[in-house]
Amino acid sequence: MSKLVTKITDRDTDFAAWYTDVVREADLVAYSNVKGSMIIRPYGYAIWESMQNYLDKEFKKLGHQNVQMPMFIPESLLNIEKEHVKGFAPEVAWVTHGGDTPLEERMCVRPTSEVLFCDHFKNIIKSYRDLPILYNQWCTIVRWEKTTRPFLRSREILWQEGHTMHKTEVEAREETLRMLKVYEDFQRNILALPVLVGRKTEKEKFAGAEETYTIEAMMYDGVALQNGTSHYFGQGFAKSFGITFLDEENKLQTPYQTSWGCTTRMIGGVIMTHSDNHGLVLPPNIAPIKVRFVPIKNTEEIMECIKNITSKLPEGITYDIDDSDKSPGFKFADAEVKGIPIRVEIGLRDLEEKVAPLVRRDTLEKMTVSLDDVAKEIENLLPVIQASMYDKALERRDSMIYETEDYQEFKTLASTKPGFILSPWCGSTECEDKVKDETSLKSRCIKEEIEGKTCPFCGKPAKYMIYFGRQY
RNA sequence: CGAGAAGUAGCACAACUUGGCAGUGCACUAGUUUUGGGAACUAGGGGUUGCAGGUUCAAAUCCUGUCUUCUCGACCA
Repeated sequence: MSKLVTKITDRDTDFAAWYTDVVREADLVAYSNVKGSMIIRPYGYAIWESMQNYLDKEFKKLGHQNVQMPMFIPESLLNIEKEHVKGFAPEVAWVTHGGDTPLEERMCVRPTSEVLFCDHFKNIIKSYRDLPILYNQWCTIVRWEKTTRPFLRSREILWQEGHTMHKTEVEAREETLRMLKVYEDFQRNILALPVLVGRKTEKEKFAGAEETYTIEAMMYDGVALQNGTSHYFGQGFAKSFGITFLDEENKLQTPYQTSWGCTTRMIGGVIMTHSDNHGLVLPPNIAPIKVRFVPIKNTEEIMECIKNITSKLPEGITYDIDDSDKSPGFKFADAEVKGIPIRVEIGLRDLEEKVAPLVRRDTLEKMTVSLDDVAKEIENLLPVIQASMYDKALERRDSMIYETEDYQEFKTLASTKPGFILSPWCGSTECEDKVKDETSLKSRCIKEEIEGKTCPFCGKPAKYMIYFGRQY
């Protein structure tokens, strides 16, 4: 009486097709007429709002205020910081006309807002009393990417960018690492992503930054996804823009700056880390709906029973009830494809026996619980699912990190084993370029400083242990 | 941006080779019967065949251009 319909490509057969199938079946995005500019559907946007809510609270706890800056950057403004322009000019979109009239000066659509903030900071920073300035904005930016994929790489990017100014280098460096920690905790504890955290190399750092720190996640297929960055700018931008303040001794000083950001790409990271052939799997802490109740039949007694259970659920455990007239099988599959962490099935048989089956989305394990205990069991189970999803992802991630000090072995690993390679490195861009040319792996982040090892790429003494990998 | 593949209803596809009424399944609407893993029957609705041009009596079908999607590279969060 029922047929099993497989709409999702097998994950191990074709990972790329699997990903787009999951995104489509879970109804997270739709394509628009413009390449790389996606429509985020209500369920996809709810996940983003869930992320936003958490991060926005954390930012505000640490004293940041939200602002909204212009979307357009006049060309002359973009050109002020030389390293910055060099990095972004190749991928900005230009506005050249207002109606039919050509503009005196063309403007780009912001690819990131450093120069807009700096231009504003120049006007509002006068005294040491004005510092620190801790601003953040939620907005979209545009980068004219050549290859696009839903969530992972788009031309219009929904994100958050923090921009701060400080009296001292120490304070600015602290801010850089503080916000990096906010991202790290968020991804570990809320998104259940086992991330690597570290500094980018000179070659890979943000255009215009002194130091770039990164959050690197590994996807199910072993490919890296950069899921957030925090930059220390020193006084580079401030000097280019002429931002100064008078200190306590009435001396003119230049402030120190940071910026940090993360995007809807994290949604792609969650999908590619946790989901399976049944569809999306969401960690409870980020799932917009944590429990779905499935009445096997929409009778009054069953609805009454569900109401009784939900009245006992603590606030914060969001739930919904699938009271559509679809068949039970359809309802089960729908709860699964949407990645809802717990499903509770209730039918007439259960009412008689005073029990209900609870199904975990992450393991698809089914357990039978007494009706009186369902609410409590849900409350207990959600953190268990959260922890177990993290552990499972961590185990897989670790099993795909290889360590070697030999370049031949490095090359063999690069071409045969998906994942990351941890290697000593001398610190030179030449060696990074060589690795890129010969293996097409790029450095992900520096793990730590070391002594007593040799750089396998040039034979000189190594200064760092560093991760290499392919990236989305 | 280079190489390749594809675009026909919301989704998956047929019709294209050899030009001649635009179809099927799922989904959607109404009704009836159902309901413990993607229900059944009946009756319906939905299409400038991605877009623009060309060839032709006639184009989903042939030609040119363009846009979008997917794959592999290069570039990037």
